[in-house]
Order: sequence, then C-alpha cells, then structure tokens
Amino acid sequence: MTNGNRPKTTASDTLSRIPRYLQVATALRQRINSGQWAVGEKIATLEQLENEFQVARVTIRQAVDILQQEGMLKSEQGRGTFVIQSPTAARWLQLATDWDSLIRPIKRNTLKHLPIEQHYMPKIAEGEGTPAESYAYIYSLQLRDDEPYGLARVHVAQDIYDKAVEDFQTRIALGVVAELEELSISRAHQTLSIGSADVYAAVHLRVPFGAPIVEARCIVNDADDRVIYHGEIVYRGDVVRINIELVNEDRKVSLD
Amino acid sequence: MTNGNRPKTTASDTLSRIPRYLQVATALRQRINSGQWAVGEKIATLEQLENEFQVARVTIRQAVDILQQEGMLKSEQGRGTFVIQSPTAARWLQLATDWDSLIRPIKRNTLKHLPIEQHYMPKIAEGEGTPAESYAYIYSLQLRDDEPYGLARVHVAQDIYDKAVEDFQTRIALGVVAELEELSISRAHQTLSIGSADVYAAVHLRVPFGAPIVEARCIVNDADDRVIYHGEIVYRGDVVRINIELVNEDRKVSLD
DNA sequence: CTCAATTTGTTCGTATGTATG
DNA sequence: ACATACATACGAACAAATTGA
Repeated sequence: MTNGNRPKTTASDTLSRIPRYLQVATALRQRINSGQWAVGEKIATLEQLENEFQVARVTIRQAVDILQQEGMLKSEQGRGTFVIQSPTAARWLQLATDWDSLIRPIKRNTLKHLPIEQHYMPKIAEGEGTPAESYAYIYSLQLRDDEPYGLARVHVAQDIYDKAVEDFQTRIALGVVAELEELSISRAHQTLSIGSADVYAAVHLRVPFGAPIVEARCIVNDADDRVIYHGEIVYRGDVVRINIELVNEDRKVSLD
Repeated sequence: MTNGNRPKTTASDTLSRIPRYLQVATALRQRINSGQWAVGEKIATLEQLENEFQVARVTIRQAVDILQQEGMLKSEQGRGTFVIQSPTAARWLQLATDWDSLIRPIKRNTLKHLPIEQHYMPKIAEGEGTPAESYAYIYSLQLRDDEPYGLARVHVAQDIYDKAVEDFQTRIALGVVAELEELSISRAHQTLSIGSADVYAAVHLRVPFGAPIVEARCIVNDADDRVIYHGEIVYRGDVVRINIELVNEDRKVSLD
C-alpha cells in the first residue's frame, strides 16, 4: 500500500489524463521554441524540473529523452542538459485582413487535387447572399515549397467555373476568381475559427492528430450579391499568423 | 499471446502516444461541434465506430462516456447514442479587427488577478515604437460569465498606470487605456498566432492540455510613438472567432 | 405477442504503458 | 533497477433494452 503511482490529479479533467511525461515534454519544447532556452544554453537541472512540475525524476527523464530523440536536447552526464537545436525557423502564412493581401500570396502557391469523396452544397446563411443555382466543387491541398499548408473545399458558381475551366483546375480558385475581368465583386468576407486536426486533416497537412488548425470560411459575392465563391479551408495552425492594424496615425480613435 | 493491446502506431509521433480513447473523443466532439451530427440525432453505432477508428469496443465506449459526462451525448440501451447538446451555439469571442470592436466587448468582462511569478520587460521589436522607461505588470485571468477565456500578461507604461491605479487593478487594462481622456493613441496593432495550451494555460483556462489556443500580442502607442500598452494574451481557441470584411460595396477591388 | 435483429451495457482475461518512491 | 499500483487497450462473450416484422 505504498500508494505507488497516484497522480495528484485535481479533477477528472481531460488534462490530467494525458501522460505526465508528454505534458512535461510539451512544456520543454515550448520553452525551446519560444527562445526562453536558447540554442547552446544549459536548461534547468533535473532536480529543478522535478520541483517545478512536481513529478518524479524518472518522468522528467522520459520527457527529456523524447526531446533528445527529436534532436532538440542533449544530456551530458555530470554537466547538464543542453539545447542543441531549435526548429523554430518558422515560415509564417500571413492570413489576410484585406482583399489584396488575400490574393497576392496565393499566386505563388500551388495546389494538388484530391479525389472527391462526397459532393455537397455550401451552407449559406441568411444575409450572406443568394446561392447560385449550381456549383462546381473543388477539393484540394494547397502547397508552398511542396509543403502542404491548407486543405481546401471550394465551391465556385458553375457559370463562373465554366469561364475558365483550365485555370480552375490548375490554380488556386480564389486567384482565378480575382482575375476574371468581366466579374465585379461587391463584397467578400472571411471568418476564422480555431480547431483541432481530425484524422483527415492530420494526414493531409502532415501534422499530428489533434494539432491546432485554423478553419477559414471565405465567401465572395458578385454585383448581384450572388455567392460566386465559397471556400472552407483548413490551415495548419503552426504556420498561420494574423496581423491586424487597429489604429493608424491618420485615423483617430473614437472613445466610447 | 493474444497480442492484446499493441496500438498500431505508425511512428514515434508524440501525438500517437496520446491515449486512443481521447483521440476518438476529440473526433466525436468535432463532429458534434461542426454540426455533422446535429442535436437530437442518433450517431453512428458502436460497431460502426469500432470499424472506422479501428479500436476495440471498450475504447469507443470510453470516448462516448467522456462526452456523456460533458453532457453532449446520451446513450440508451437498445436504441443508440444521441446528441443532446452542442456547445457550439454558445459563446463566440469576436476577436477584433478594429479598435472599436476591440474595446467594446471588453467592458463587460471581468478579471481576476493572479500572483505574479516573475517580472519581465516586454520585448519590443524595431519599428514597434519606443519602449517606456518602466512598466507596471499585470498578470490576470479574463472572465466572462465567470468562465475564463483569456490569460493575460500585460505591461502598461508606469506613468499611465499611475494615473488610474484603481481602475487598472479592477478592470481590463486595455479598456482603461482606451478611456483615459488626456491620452492620444497614434497606433495600435495586434498579431495573432495559433498554439497549444501548456500546463499553466490549460489549468487556468480550463481546457485540456494541448488544446488549441490563440496567442495574441497587442501593442498600443501614444502620440510620441511610445509603447504604452503591451499585452500578451492567451485565448481559449474554442471561443475565438475572427471576422474579416475583405471587400465592401463601396470599395472596389483593384485587380493586380 | 413472439421472434429476431439491432444496439448499448457489462464483464473477463491478458498485455503493456505510465508513474511513484 | 525494482516492486507496486493504476491506466490504457485489446478481443470476446454475454446480458438487457428497443424496434420492427
């Protein structure tokens, strides 16, 4: 009755069900990524980490072992544990806050079509515009430097699609829509929300299951307020960055 | 030698070490949140889920049990398992794309101060403005309806802080800054990125460890381009929604 | 009403993973 | 490294409730 393992769980949280050594490993990984522990630097001793995370020494070691396998840490007996590499060199995907910056980066990116499992009509809510009679459906993976960053389910009004079939088959749809000359766009909006990768998204975007993702829903209307483009795109969370200019010199703030 | 448990892990992924039943629970939760399984509807049978996820019956049950505890599902013997509630309708936290919408919702929300573990100076990059001489540091939990949604590390220029000490101690700092009359704000910007909850964030925001979060960094400058506010706020990912108006009727799109 | 099919609920044995001291 | 305790996961069998023919 030595009360061997009992984790000091505070509750029945989902949190507490995740293995302790993974929690610690994640925490350490974040400190390295965030630069709190720089490359070459010695990290806290096992004893300090024991105290900080309130877990047994062996558990800390398990966590450190994982990061050693990942090539981020290197332990040396008698000296300590050192950061030998940080994979941060992150390449950010700037998510758009205006039309031009939405279109610009798209042009360089490529796409790979995926087999369509199931056709469906876009769900268009009240006030988002009038749906088109029929839509062409495109299911594709968006790539940059051969690295997948987005999984796109796109609907384009059939008549628009027919105007440039080849373009729509080889390029990113939103870019094609933007360039159609005879088309007048009255409005476009985008809603972003945050989620976790399901099995499909994880496989295609090459991220672990449950990894954070951004779900973007983008709607473009023509002059008659008809929804000509409806895109649901899942982005890898780790490449997304959103930059918002709230106030500029020339635009004074209205208080209250 | 019945090969009892061996998970069919494809690799040494960190996330494949996460318990299977939690992975399944996450997948199910997503289907409910996304409306794929509507409220009142019967979900797939245990047997179907067994096949789909390639796990044992008991493992599916564990996942379903979790969602039952969360009040999303209800199983009835002989009938099936039903969605009885979707938390989706709930509570979106509209993240700001302009100053007014940043300030407005803040006013209703409350905050709870947390003990400060460690003081530090905000890291202000080139071009973000000139740092103030000294900052007051506030570490707090942001609440709405007694539900935590954000974990804030905020620095306010000391002289600004001194002008309304009591306000800063009881209300959300950005709201106080916005209302200071003698203050002129020249610019403000916010950068959002996506991450996973570490242990601290998970505990405070009451989300599972590793749950998606939004890391917001908001900087406000006064008329002299001095950084008077620097906030690093971690939001629960599941309450964040960002709405962006890309094009309006009155603003024509410039092609190329 | 009975019967069979469907579906959830329960239990057993076993093997391995996690975590402590 | 060890003894210990509990968690995770499998497969299989059986029990109990519901439904529709």
